[in-house]
Amino acid sequence: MPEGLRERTRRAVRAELAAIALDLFAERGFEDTTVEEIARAAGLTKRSFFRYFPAKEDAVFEGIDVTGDQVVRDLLARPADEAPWQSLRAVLSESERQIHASGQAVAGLKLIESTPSLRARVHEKRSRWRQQVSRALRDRPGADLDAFTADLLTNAATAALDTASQAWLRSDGTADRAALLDRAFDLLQPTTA
Amino acid sequence: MPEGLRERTRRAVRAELAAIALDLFAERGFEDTTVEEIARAAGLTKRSFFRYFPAKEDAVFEGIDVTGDQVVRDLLARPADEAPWQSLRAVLSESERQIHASGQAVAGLKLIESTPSLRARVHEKRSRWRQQVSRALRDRPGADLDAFTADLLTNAATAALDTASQAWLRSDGTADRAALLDRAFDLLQPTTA
DNA sequence: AAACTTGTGACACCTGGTGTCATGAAGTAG
DNA sequence: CTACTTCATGACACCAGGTGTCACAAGTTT
Repeated sequence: MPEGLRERTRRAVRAELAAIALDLFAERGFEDTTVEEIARAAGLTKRSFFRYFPAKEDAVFEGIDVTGDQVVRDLLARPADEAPWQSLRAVLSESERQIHASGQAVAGLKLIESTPSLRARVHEKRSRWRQQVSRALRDRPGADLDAFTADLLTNAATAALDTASQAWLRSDGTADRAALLDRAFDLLQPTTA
Repeated sequence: MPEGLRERTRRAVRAELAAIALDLFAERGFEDTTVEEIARAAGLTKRSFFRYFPAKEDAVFEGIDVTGDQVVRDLLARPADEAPWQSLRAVLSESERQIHASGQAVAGLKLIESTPSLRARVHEKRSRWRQQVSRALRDRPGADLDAFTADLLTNAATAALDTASQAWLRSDGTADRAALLDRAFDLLQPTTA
């Protein structure tokens, strides 16, 4: 049972809905675009939009969403003897690279940065995966971390991420994202490990 | 012209509105309490509630709000030769202490922690003062910081704050907040300064 | 083809939030 | 004390994001 027509159409509709939404947001701004307009532009009803996305904001994160599960999986795949900080660096560098690769995403990132409710959404998602990541750090074979240190490392990693992101935006997207992230991770390297 | 009756009543109503709101939130939860209910419980209209608070969420932050201005002012008052990281530590320790002092605030903190939309609000406020703080760090007499480093220090400081807060909540509010914060700042001390 | 499941439109409804207007009270002259 | 201005309030209408419900039309299975 490979994949029914239903799931395929569902994903297709979902993707198109997101694309249309992003276009409209870019054109008229996030707040000034109603869900009704998006839905009608896609030939659907408002009600149906909400069957594809739980909220208007979620349409923006279609291609950008870095799930906690993904990060955790990558983290557990790192060599067991690697210092936690280096593992975090490697994993987050990779997921950054991945997001940044899809040209579509860059427009999304700028939109997010300039829209308060979207930034809030980012933080919400992030605080969810911070828990998972912190746990994952402690669950690594041979790891000897207390909860406090694991949280601290995780929070510091997101600080590095944020700093790199801010610098990148300040450069209008011209700076080398990977290099910025590396610099942040270097400077912040905790004294523990 | 010391202070008109108008301003006094306004502040009194505002405070009482916040208190009533906090009670109702504690009782029925934030989402399940409508603005209408709060307003009626205070003998006002929904419309009038919004003349005191721009949004439902803001009623929660009455006593807790650490303004960016406050932090900046404290920061500039630190000795000029103190390392930025130490200044941040001192200022944030103090503001933490201040919030924690008011017994009323603790209920608010727990409510915030358990309500997504409130947590989002916190992050929103924080990202606003991070800009200010980062600027303030660079504006200190004799400071020689590039924007990147200033952002990094600021972000790292909030990481420390978050970590201490998480640990404190994990201990059900029994741990020594100041000690936790100190430990976080020690471990995170950046290699630069 | 019949029976079942799932996506859809239509419609009603709730809640947060804003614009507007009339009214009455607080503050200020004369 | 009276007249004039200013401001907070209630009342009402309105918008947008979300959710519940139901009937119907697809897609799916036997």
